[in-house]
Amino acid sequence: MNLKQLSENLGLSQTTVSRALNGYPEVSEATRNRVRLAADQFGYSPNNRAKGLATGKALAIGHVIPVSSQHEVVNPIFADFIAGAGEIYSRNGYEMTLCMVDDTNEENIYRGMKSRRSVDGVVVHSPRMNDTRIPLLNDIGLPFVVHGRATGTTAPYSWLDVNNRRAFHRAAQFLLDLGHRRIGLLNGLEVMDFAFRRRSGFEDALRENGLPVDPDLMRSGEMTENFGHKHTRDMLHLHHPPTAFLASSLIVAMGARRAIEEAGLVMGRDVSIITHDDVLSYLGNGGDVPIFTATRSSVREAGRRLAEMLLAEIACPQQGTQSHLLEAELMVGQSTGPAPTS
Amino acid sequence: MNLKQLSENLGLSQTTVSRALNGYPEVSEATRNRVRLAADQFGYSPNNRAKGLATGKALAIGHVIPVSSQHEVVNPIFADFIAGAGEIYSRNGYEMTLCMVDDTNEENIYRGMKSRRSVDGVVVHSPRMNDTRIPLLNDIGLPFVVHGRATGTTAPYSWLDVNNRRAFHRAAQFLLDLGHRRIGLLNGLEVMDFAFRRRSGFEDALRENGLPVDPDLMRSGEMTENFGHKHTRDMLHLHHPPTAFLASSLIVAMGARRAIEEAGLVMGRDVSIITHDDVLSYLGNGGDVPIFTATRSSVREAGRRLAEMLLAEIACPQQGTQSHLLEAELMVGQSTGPAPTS
DNA sequence: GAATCAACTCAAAGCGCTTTGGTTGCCCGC
DNA sequence: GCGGGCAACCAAAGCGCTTTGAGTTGATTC
Repeated sequence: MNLKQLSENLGLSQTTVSRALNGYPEVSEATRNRVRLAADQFGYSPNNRAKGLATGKALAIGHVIPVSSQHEVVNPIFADFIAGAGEIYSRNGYEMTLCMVDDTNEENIYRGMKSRRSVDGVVVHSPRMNDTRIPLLNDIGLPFVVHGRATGTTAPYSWLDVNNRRAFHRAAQFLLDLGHRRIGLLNGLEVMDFAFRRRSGFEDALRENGLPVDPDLMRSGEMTENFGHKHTRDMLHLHHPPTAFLASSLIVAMGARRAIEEAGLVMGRDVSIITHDDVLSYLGNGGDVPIFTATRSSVREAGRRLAEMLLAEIACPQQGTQSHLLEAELMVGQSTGPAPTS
Repeated sequence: MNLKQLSENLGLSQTTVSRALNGYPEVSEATRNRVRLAADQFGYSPNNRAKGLATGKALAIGHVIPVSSQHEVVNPIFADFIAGAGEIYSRNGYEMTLCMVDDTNEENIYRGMKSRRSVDGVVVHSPRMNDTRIPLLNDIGLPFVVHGRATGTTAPYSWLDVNNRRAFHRAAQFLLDLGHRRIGLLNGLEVMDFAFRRRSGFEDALRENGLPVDPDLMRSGEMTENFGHKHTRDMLHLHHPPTAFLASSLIVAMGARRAIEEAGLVMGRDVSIITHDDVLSYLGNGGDVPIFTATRSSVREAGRRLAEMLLAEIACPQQGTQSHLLEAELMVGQSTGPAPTS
């Protein structure tokens, strides 16, 4: 069923039917209702491609996911983020176009999206420091919002981010207040902007408390369970092992817990852990009392907010850039306790 | 830059330029090269919407992800599956359209996709038993491939699945061979077809060995870490606790391990675990020697295969349904050992 | 009774592409 | 020298929608 058939069925012109369905005022309410009813009845809904062609809008948002051939890790927060964003899109009549792309030709993808008009805007995921995508997109003229920020980028751009620096500063301070003096950091890859910020929040807290910043206690890598396990084990074998750890995700923290237990230690008594918790739906952090003490910020909610920002930007392109900083909440759980007196 | 501008630039007609770029034979090689060069130089790539309109194809595949408002869990295997499928799509010039949809109006979504021609085919995720989506899609006439199967569905349909029944049969037999006589099952939601099959493979193995099927030892639920933890703890508190567990995912197994360690037991010595491992990129199961003994099947590879099947189906709609059964591999790791003699 | 106006409705152009059904010019064989 | 065949190219229609500019009513005013 297309517009032509529908209008013939109704004995109206395509113009009138189109206007009736799109809420234009030059159509009487009686006609509009008649049209709506018929559309419902015949299961008519307009062909998005044609609509896009005619209006010049694509009615779709692109999410470009870099899937590097070297580090094959698909970011696990991705599913939840998308779920949040998707809610907003479908509520506003937008589709979501996903693009898994080898990060070597990411530039071509963006240019292609622009020139073939397949999307009205894009979300930039996992920004790195000095991320080249931002000037590129500004240059191309494709509306975008960044999930995170990119230290070192001078051009203005819209972003939504968690206050990673403050979250890790706060978490470190919490451990320091409990008497911990040697704290291990299990950070994400530090080319990633969020990891850089977390580290700097951590370091600031140490310095403010007159403690040295020990490179041996700061590890960074792909945020897997193995990473958490390996480096926690390593650090626990140091001459002066840390009494607490700061982990960058629940999965890393689970690896850390495994190493702690393997070493015959008890988490929360012998060794404390604080982790960042993205509130992934399949990875609940315990029930009422969290297992891990955590800095917590829902990535799904971030997806929703960011989608709203992007749609607003597309609707009024001249309004200038927007930014939104979410604060993480510190949830005290069972994984932290006073530093052991030895 | 659009086709018209490009052709004017070249002093050729739109027809010729279009044919040159799409590899039609009625164009001389010299002209074709000239056109290709110019297209590259001007960064021309055809507007997908227009192409779709003209050809009647959407050049896009839809993935409909049911995001139920009740159980808010986004399936964690989803990101990796999508990554695999996405590789194939982009290699073939297809886009991927994602649709997060409340499962109450899933039917409307499919009908809408068909009538607005926004996709050429869809992937059906997480099929349940007697899944109504399959007759619906057959009825609508939208090409589709199911990731999994739907017991109880009589109409033919294309699918790709892991041999879940055999995997769990095999895993159970492995534990039985090690002398375990009481085995706990930590299964997914049993309205899901894969969970149903896993359970039946498990039960068959018990029966074949003359063992009773004890409902107390079979738990089913959303596959979270908490689920694994809670039910493992419960079962370990039974009068005759199991000496081994079969878990439905690494995340569940990690919860089980936590419960085992909390109980002061040692995994692989006091209590054995076998889990299914979907080879999620961020959840490696240890290094060379797996931590968990696991039935293993890459969901990313499944995504690739399924995407290929779907594209083939779209290319030749009359070829009939296809199906593909992947066998899981049993990887022996450190989480299994002989049943303790008590 | 003509002119004005508001309230509707419509035909047709145009979005950027593919594809049908040509046309043109050249070469070959009889 | 002429018709047929062929390679190379083109004009125009059409995909399903929106939107512009132009009617067509019927009621109201002078």
